Amino acid sequence: MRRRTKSNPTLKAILPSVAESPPPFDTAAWLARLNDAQREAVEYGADTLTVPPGALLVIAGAGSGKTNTLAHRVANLVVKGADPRRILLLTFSRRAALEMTRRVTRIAGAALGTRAALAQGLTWSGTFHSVGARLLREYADLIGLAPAFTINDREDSADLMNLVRHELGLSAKERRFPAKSTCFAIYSRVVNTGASLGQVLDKAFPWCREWEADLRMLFAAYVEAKQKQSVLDYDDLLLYWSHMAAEPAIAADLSARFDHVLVDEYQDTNRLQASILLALKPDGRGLTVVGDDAQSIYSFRGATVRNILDFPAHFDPPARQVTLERNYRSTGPILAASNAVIELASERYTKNLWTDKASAQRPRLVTVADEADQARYVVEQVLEAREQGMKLKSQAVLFRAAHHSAALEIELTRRNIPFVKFGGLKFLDSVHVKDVLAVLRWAENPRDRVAGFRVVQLLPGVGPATAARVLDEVAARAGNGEPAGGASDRATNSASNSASNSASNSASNSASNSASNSASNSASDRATNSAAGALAAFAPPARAQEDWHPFVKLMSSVYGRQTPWPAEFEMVRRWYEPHLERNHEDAAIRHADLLQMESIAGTYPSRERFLTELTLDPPDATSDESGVPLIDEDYLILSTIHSAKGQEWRNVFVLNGVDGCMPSDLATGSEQDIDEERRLLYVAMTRAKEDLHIVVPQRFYVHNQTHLGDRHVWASRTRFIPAHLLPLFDAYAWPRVPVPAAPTAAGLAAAAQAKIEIGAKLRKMWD
DNA sequence: GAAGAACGTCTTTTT
DNA sequence: GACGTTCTTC
Repeated sequence: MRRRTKSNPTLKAILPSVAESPPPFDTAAWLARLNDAQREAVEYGADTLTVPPGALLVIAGAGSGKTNTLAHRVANLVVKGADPRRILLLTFSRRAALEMTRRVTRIAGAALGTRAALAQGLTWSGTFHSVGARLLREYADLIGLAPAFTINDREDSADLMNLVRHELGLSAKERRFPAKSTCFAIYSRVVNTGASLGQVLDKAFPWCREWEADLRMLFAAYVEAKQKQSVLDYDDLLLYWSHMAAEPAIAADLSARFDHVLVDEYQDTNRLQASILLALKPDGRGLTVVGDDAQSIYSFRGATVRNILDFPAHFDPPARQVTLERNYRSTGPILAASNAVIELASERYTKNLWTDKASAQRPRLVTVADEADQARYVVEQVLEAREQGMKLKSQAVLFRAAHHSAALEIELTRRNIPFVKFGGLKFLDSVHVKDVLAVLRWAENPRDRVAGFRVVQLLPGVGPATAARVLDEVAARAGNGEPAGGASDRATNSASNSASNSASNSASNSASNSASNSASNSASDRATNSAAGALAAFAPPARAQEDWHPFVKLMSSVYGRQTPWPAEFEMVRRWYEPHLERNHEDAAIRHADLLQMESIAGTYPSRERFLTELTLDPPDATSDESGVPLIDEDYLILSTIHSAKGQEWRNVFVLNGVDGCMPSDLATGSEQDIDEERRLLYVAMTRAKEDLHIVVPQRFYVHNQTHLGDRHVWASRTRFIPAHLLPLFDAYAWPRVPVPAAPTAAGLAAAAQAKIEIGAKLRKMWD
């Protein structure tokens, strides 16, 4: 698996397109292209810019031009004189943020006739997490956080949880303690929902109920460990932000820097995110949220649809509400079927999507024998559509879980059809990538124990016990000569923070400072120097003797920033190469990955930015091994339904429309769970513009579900399309059984003749 | 104390 | 199939 380069093509795309002289634009004309509801959402309060208007909620149905409307609203604000640097635009993913920036730039640029300044201006656009990370670095000193903190992704967080778990002796219980990832999932859910541990266990993790006391202890120690190590996990980015925003001294400053706050995909935000917004804009002035309750599919991450439903009532007067109901995406029959599916939800919020796109083609409900036939059906249909001029890129295959596309991927590779897959396992999860990143993370933050633990054990002859000793030494020195203990460490923390206070404070006032933080931080320099010293002084075990010196040399160099970025990456990679070859059979393939990562590293201005952005926005696409598709190449889209959010294609295939997959049999616990699965199918269906195929394999392969091992199960059509909805679909079986033609006498004679001729030819070969 | 073999357990979706 | 734990050997 290889990843596609993400060297911000979107950013490059903005500049050339704006460089061409835009047609003269007249404001009335570009607003005239919107429908009434859209225009209302765009223009609401635009005349009272000096005093931002009260809160606005836009309920935007699937395909109702939501992104376009939001982009127009932002553009309109700018056109009317709002300062783009004082607009905060929160989106669900990095991809969405780039798209939004691109559109705003184009729309406002066309309206104003100038745009270079604009593209630079909309600087505060990104995900909650990335904006949070930026703000936290700026305010780090004020809230007792080391500005050079590193960010743990999900796996790093689970690893840290694991280290703590072992230290507390929880792994040695006579009954099996929950796995590290489960522990972390529980912790994360508590943080994101604001519920108590007991409630979360009851509701989502009933089988871990007996461990409540131990889990509480574990989480306390986990938090302590993170603080000691200056490490933040994803949830901390929101949690610190939220606490920061609640702190009166900072809150005023924080909310005063943004005149307008706009949030996309509001139905997928959680309690914590809502609290941040309310702290930023307590009276709702300047606040706009956009979303669709029917597309809420992230409750497993703590998202709650109550956020959007209760939004208007938070304010006095209540938020203005605008509903976009006209669908511009799908044909009538696709929309009719989608509406019918979502209408069966037990809790339903009224919204009537309509379209005037007529079509004779109903969505197809295709029954196939098994997953192999499912793959063949998709390939056949995809190729047929392409024959008729539909690019592969305009077609997508969607599925509930990443592994559902396995059979299809094999078939596509066999038939040489290029594809790119979104969602599922990430490039960053592979060991060799994590190894190299761990070196860099440890260099950035020597207290990061998870990173260090991983790095030291790369040396042959060093295992967990030696690694722990090394890290204790490093921690002792980096923590100013004291063994890292909770209270004393917090003290040194705040001491070192006040030392660098003035530097970072002035930095936070200038807009373009993000790279300077860690480099200019004398406290962290001191920490890294002593870490290097600790490594040099350490007496390694005999078996590691030979590799120790090169290792110390490398770490001193990266700690001391002796090699500028991105050359430093190359140095680390070269050091890593022998270890890669020693540990992996397929070193060559993995090596290519590292080279590719090296070229990506070069597109970031600093190590800190590289690490932060890679963690917060991991490359999300993997493609089939050989061809890394170039921007202008054609390829089929494979995507989890979750990753397909906000996108659309002309031709859409939904795999495994069977009970057990949709709904996933892991998610049938409660009525709410089932409704969320229903919304998932709704999201998948409403991605289609012209043609929609829901494929239903009758036999379904299940991996190790029970102790009985792998087996086939007989599946039935998803419960979300009950019999009475069938008339909305074009239901048939594939392959269509051909009526066998009766063999004719002449045909049989010809066949007999052929047999004879072949036999004769074979004999002749040896004449 | 490191490293490898053998065995048992669990397996969604993602910032 | 990945991961964690335990057992065995060096």
